[in-house]
Amino acid sequence: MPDVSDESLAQSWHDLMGRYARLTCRLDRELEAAHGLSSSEFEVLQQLHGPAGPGKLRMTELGERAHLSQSALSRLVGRLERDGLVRRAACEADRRAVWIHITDAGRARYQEAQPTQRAILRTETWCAAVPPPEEPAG
Amino acid sequence: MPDVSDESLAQSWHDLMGRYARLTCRLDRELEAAHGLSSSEFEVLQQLHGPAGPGKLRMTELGERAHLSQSALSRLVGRLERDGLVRRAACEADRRAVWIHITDAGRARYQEAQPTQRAILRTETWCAAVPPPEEPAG
DNA sequence: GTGCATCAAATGCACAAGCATTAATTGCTC
DNA sequence: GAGCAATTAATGCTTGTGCATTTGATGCAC
Repeated sequence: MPDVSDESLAQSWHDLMGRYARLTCRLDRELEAAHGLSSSEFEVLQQLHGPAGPGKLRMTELGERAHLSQSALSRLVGRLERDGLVRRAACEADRRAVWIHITDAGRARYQEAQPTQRAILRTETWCAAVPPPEEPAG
Repeated sequence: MPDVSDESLAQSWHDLMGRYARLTCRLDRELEAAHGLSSSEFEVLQQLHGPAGPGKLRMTELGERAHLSQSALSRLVGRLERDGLVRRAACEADRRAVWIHITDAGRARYQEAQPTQRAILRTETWCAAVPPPEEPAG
């Protein structure tokens, strides 16, 4: 007989799957339609754009920050590079590694897409912390 | 300049992505290795096994409950059927629809896999509600 | 009855992801 | 220095997914 807390945990997980599926689906669809980016690509650009400061990161670090597997990231960066949004550059310190630089076009695309992503996060109910989506003032 | 609450929302979403990625990855790997099921297949069997009572559900209903798209579900059910875990049956009331029945083998597989899944949900930190994973008594 | 919009499910096609492997580089030991 | 395990990233192969389309059934208007 299953533990009660196990069952409520399973329920929480099921709910999380639902929220995640709905949100990712909307993000993928709308970011793709409006800016030609998948949600993963957006996340990668976000990591490069923001906290990194110099706008460059090595593959491994980038993979951890964007929660992507090594092979998924390798191909994703390939696509971003093909589209001119990032650039691969040799790493002098460790020649096995590669620096991924965000390009001007990449920054522009990210800045253009950011409001779209933020708006979806605001208007889709996916997290208890999200305030009621529509609160017509007054 | 971005709204502060937007940024914290983006941070929450990023965290959710991380938790989701880690957990799904572990579930997929361990359920696959131990029971030959992906996490989505497990979820589908769970929906058929549990709340449905009679152990049958129509595709559309099943897709909503398991958070799967129509085409993903169609093929997933195809795989489960090939493996003898579910059975498709004509729906007399609406001949466009299809009943998906869980088979005895399907129930057995689910019951065998459930403890594996529950254990992962318990031991992986993915949600504030999860108690500290390892609490060596005393 | 005919005609037509709607809906359920399956499928062709293109693309993304995971696993396993490979190639190149590094750091460590001797 | 030579030898070797560990690490970084890319890639071949197979599998799963989404989008768009197709097939077949339903319900409604006429």
